[in-house]
Amino acid sequence: MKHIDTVYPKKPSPCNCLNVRRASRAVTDFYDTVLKPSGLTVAQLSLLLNLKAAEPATIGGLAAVTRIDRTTMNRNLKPLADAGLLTVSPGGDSRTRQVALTDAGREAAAKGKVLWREAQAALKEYLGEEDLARLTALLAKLEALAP
Amino acid sequence: MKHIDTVYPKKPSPCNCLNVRRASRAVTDFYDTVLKPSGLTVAQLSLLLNLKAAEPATIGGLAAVTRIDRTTMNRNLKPLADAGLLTVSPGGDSRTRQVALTDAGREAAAKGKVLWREAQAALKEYLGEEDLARLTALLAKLEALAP
DNA sequence: GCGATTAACGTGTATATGCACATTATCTGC
DNA sequence: GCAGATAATGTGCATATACACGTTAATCGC
Repeated sequence: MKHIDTVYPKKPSPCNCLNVRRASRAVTDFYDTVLKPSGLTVAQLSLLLNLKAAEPATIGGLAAVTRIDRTTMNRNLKPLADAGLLTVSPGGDSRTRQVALTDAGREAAAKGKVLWREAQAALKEYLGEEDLARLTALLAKLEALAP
Repeated sequence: MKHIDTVYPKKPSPCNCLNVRRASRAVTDFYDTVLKPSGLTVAQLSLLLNLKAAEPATIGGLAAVTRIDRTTMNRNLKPLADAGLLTVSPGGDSRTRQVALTDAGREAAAKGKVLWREAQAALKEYLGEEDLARLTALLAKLEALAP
């Protein structure tokens, strides 16, 4: 039997949603591959960098700046805490938790950022500056679809 | 304390990857909301419709046409099989499995498609035909990033 | 036709995502 | 200052995603 790609050739999907989802997977894969040596996924690096900028932050606060669901953020913190890159401790307000980077976390974020810049540059080269700007504008508009 | 959105106002992310990921979540959420009455997510509806077009298909074949990882497809079939919308049975080749729609699956897909058309139309209206075409082209190029 | 290769699939593990519901603590109006 | 509203978090459940590894069966080279 021939290779499966020759039997099922790629063709554009009529569904705009699937197109965005597939692009998201592809771009995520691309960034994750570039970031691989850092041991971080692009989602994790983003979390660390956002934390660095917002530190010390609450879980809800981090969720808000990253625009990720609060409960998702809650769980996404776990592997990073387990890896010793951040700490989650009781906040001043007894309802809140304080999330803070560790030294290891700061270091990992710095190393990741170097690789991230490579990925950014590669994507810019790939799309061209103009198309990248158009894409960014369109994505922003799409994001506004969500309430 | 003020509402959290006033403390952490939205601002564009410098990371192209995150922008795509967020847009993906937003558009998925939008489609899923429209599809809600059908009881299907956009990913599930897509699976059913692709299956309808490719029936009878193997798991790998379905994965290829939908451009989803084979093992992901394997697991995504489970809830739909549990809901009685499709069946997974041994294929002619003893290595393969045959995936087929049930009558309930065909019906669910048809109902879902009506709602899906609404979502498609709404998005087209929201972005405008021209921008939608631009977006589609850009997303296709992004998807080509993945090997 | 036999051994090596390849194809198709399943599963363990891990991350990511978000809804519904519950808990606890602060705050607000009176 | 107490009752009700609100805020911040945690958890159960379900889906989606994919890598690494293992299994089984067909295929290919000779």
